[in-house]
Amino acid sequence: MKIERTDDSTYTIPRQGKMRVPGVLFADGRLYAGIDDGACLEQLMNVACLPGIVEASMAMPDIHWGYGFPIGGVAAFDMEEGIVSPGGVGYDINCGVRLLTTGLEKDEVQPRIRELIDVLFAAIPSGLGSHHREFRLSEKEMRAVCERGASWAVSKGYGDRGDLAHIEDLGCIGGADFEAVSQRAYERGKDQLGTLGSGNHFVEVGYVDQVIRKTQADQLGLYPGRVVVGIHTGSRGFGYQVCSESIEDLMPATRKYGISLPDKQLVCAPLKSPEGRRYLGAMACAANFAFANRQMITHFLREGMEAFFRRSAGELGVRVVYDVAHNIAKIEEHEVQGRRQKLCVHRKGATRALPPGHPLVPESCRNVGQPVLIPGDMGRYSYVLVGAPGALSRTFGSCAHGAGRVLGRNQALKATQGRRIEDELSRQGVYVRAAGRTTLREEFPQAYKDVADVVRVVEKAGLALPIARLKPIGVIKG
DNA sequence: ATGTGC
Repeated sequence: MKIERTDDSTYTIPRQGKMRVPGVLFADGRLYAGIDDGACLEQLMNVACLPGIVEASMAMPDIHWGYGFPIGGVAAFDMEEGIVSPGGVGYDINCGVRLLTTGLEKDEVQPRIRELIDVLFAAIPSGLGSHHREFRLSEKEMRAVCERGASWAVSKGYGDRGDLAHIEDLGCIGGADFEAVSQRAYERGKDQLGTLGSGNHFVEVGYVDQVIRKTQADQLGLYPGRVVVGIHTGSRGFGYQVCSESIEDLMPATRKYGISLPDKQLVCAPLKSPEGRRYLGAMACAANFAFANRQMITHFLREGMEAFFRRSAGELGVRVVYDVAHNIAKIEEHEVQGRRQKLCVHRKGATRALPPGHPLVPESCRNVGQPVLIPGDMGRYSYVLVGAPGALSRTFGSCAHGAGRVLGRNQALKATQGRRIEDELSRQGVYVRAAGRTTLREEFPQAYKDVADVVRVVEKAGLALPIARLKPIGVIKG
């Protein structure tokens, strides 16, 4: 494989073999050296072979191996000639991150963090197969969740109207087709709305540890020492079911439309085909379910905090900074070689990033740019950035989404045999509660890259601008 | 990621 260093934040894999476009990897020397497994770069090249791909197959600095497409991948396809692929979105459709600010200071929360986390752990169902005992969606309600997303939750009293303006696409993407959702997916999802799930999903209570750009941080409500809450989850078993059924559904389509694939996991269908439309319609349902899920969790969090601190909602001031998807395919318009073009942008482990002034950035922060949320690992820190003009000109308005794994789950389990991660984290000032027995070992901090390295690259590449660094004090894991 | 696996 040929790969060239283009500049201080970019590597290029020139067209070779069946590649229709080059591969572009955003990384500097240090990060590139950390990619010891070439398999994810091969996946990057495989994506470049798909019909209708525009400009390049791209990967963010947090790239690692995924199903078919690499995680950290961005690929845009022409609406006429292009395809849509479930592997380009991932199993957890609209997995994403929401960040909340509060009116609380670190000093008043830290001494009581254990009790607070225990209260929140009881309020938010967590872990593999987590569900609600009583709350259950009828089929009619499930349809409404799929078609309306976060606004369904708000209309039922879960949260405030004002939350919606601070969610990507106002918490609802278009094109939802409930007829494309199976009975089995409904059955699996009906009691899972407002649950966390497992693996790398979390609710994290932390504080603003470092302000990097004060004007923008002030405008986002990120003041030094201010308590914040991060929520990372997606569409649970519902999205998983939609994805796995769609892969089955699209298998024959690949051959039917004469698409040759370098890897079976890249199963796809033309965007114009009935099969492609069906996937997009079902995917939108799962994406909207995930927006509603994060909205419900926000509500449970507010309720739990109000009871715990014995303060009113107004006094606590829990506000949504932003909610961004990082596993999704969306129809967007972008400028390609000087011309506006409608594209299907796949972001798999990549967030949207829009620069200051863009009409889709919420009015309250339009002059600073769309908040880009990049969580790190449980022990170190996370970053809040805002989109920069380079994202629109280079990556179809996309940026990195996290630290990226350096150890797979099994490797992490081996590396931590006999260790008590909760005790290690507690000594570092982070109180953790987890539902699963092995989750903390799978997710221990050193299983991930240092997210500061990822942030350095996206800043150098002009994709986003760091605004603040957040540190955790209490974490709920699944 | 996932009621984890043909």
